[in-house]
Amino acid sequence: MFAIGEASRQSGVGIETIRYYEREGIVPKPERAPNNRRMYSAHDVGRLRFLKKCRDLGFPLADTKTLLSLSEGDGEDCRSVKELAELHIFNVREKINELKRLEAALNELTANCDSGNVSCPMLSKLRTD
Amino acid sequence: MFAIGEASRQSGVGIETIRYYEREGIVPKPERAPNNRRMYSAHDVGRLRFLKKCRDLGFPLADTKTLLSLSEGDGEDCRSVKELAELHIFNVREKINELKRLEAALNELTANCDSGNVSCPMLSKLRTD
DNA sequence: ATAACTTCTGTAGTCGCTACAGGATCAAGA
DNA sequence: TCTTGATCCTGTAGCGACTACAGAAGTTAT
Repeated sequence: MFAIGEASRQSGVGIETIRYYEREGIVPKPERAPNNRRMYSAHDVGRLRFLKKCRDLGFPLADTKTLLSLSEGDGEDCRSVKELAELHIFNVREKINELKRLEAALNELTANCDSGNVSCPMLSKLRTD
Repeated sequence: MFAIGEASRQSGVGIETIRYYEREGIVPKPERAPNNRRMYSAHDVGRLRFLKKCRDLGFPLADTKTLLSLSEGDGEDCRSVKELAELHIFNVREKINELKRLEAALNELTANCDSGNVSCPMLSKLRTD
């Protein structure tokens, strides 16, 4: 059994974040030592690692919670997992496209910024209707 | 002079957002009609449109505020504008790259999801150390 | 006169943490 | 044994940029 600091180190999830997950019901309340400190089993730490990986993949916390319960439930519902993941991939692709549009627009706006104009070409473009 | 609803319609900035900008000191406090309602001039509306464009380009609100004062100050500091914009473009590119990494990782994780496995391949990958 | 719309102020919620404050407890060295 | 420093506890507030109310007051249209 590990104290919260050790669980944090082993899982990569910050101490404050672990306590936050507990408050939000993402992870079950851990055992407490007689001195009231949280004690985590290897299984608990594994769960935190699982959460970390999901978050690093960009899944929203709510999805992460769902994935965790799918992972720990009996009979892994692979179809549900796939649906969740594909929706997420879709969202990621949309964000990429939006950012690419942004990048292009910004490039265009700043294109004439070096030509020693009197008034800033980017600002004047931002001011036009 | 326009009431806040009309200013919102003409600028594309939501009513609540306009009031928020005022609270935060992004825009100056507008005149008030005798009935205490905010009244916006065409110039005020133009400023809101400027803000909207900056936000649509993904500039943080703080940068947007800076751009606005650069735009309204005397002597447009084109160099400052350019620096701000290029830093922003850099950040956008970084985000794109991170999302692409995410997308690739997600694609790999879900690749084997259809082969009728007994246990979900994505979940088991998420569980391994 | 009545209904429906708009605006006002002030506050709280969103997401996922992160950073305190103020106190208790523990481990290790002198 | 004492002290120092690390770790832990609870509870609360802050981040960014809005968004969504509640409850009241004023305006416009029928």
